[in-house]
Amino acid sequence: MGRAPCCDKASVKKGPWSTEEDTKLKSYIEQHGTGGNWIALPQKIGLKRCGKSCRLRWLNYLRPNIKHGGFSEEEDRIICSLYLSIGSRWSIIAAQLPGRTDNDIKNYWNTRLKKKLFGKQRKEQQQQQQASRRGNALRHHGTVNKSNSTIPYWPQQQQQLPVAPSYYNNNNNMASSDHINPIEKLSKFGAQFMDESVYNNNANGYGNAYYFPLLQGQSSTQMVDLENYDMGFDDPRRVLCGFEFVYGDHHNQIMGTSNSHGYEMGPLISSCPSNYEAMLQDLSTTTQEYDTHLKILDSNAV
DNA sequence: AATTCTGCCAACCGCTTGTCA
DNA sequence: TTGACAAGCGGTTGGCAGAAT
Repeated sequence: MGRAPCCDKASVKKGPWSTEEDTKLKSYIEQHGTGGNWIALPQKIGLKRCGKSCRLRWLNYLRPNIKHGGFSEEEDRIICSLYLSIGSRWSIIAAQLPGRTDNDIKNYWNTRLKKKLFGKQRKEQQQQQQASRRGNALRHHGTVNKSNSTIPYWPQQQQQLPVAPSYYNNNNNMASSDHINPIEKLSKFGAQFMDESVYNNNANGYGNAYYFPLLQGQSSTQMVDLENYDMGFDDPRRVLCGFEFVYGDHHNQIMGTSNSHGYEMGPLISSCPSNYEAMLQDLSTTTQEYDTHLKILDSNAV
């Protein structure tokens, strides 16, 4: 037996919205808000639309300050980085791009950005292959061109990576040899984790920092910083380890390099009383295992 | 000029998650 | 603790417009 429909499909209009419908919905919401009940909204306004449809229309099109099209290079870069880190969680990606909707980003990714990137990656691989063929002769004359330093959106190995375990991934079916679950690992060392929603409710202005496993009872500025342990921002190993990333001043404050908000890593260490060093060692082992994995992939690819 | 193909994107569908009684 | 309901979310679809043949 399927789920009960959210509305009477027979009496509800579907398809593109007319200007009249848009005007009705927009002016009502601007004057009265949604009233916290989308299902009841269309009836109040006299629209023959499903509540879900109204919500979508408002969020994706009518809401103020919505941008359509014309994605900048910077936005491309952010989308790519986040996609690499967290996958197709469009709402989270959209939250990092003011004025963009999850639907817009999803469409943009599926129709253009994906092709653009894969095309770019293929092109670079071809160039590398050509360059390596020419390599000996060029080296012989001391004229190897180092100018092709464009940083790809993601590393060459990205497509070959094993499925990344995620903080959010509830899939418990993975073989234990596939990866080391960071949550289990941290728990082993005595850490407890704050639910993401709890963290969001407690967030005190650090809007970008939604994705961290937090030690229960800690503030948002006392986050765990394991994913950056011996890893660069774009290093896929941090995904393999299952940690999300920190950036900007979060990273600095956590790493203690600038300490701009007056916090250091002390709370983390004291909250993982068993053996912080052992935990880092464990993660180090994970990255070494992954390095080996990459080398095997590389040698197979040759 | 007519037809077919392709890319784009708004909107829908249905599953998951959150909330509340 | 449980069940019902609403909201949130991501995958998919369908129609339109422009390009290609």
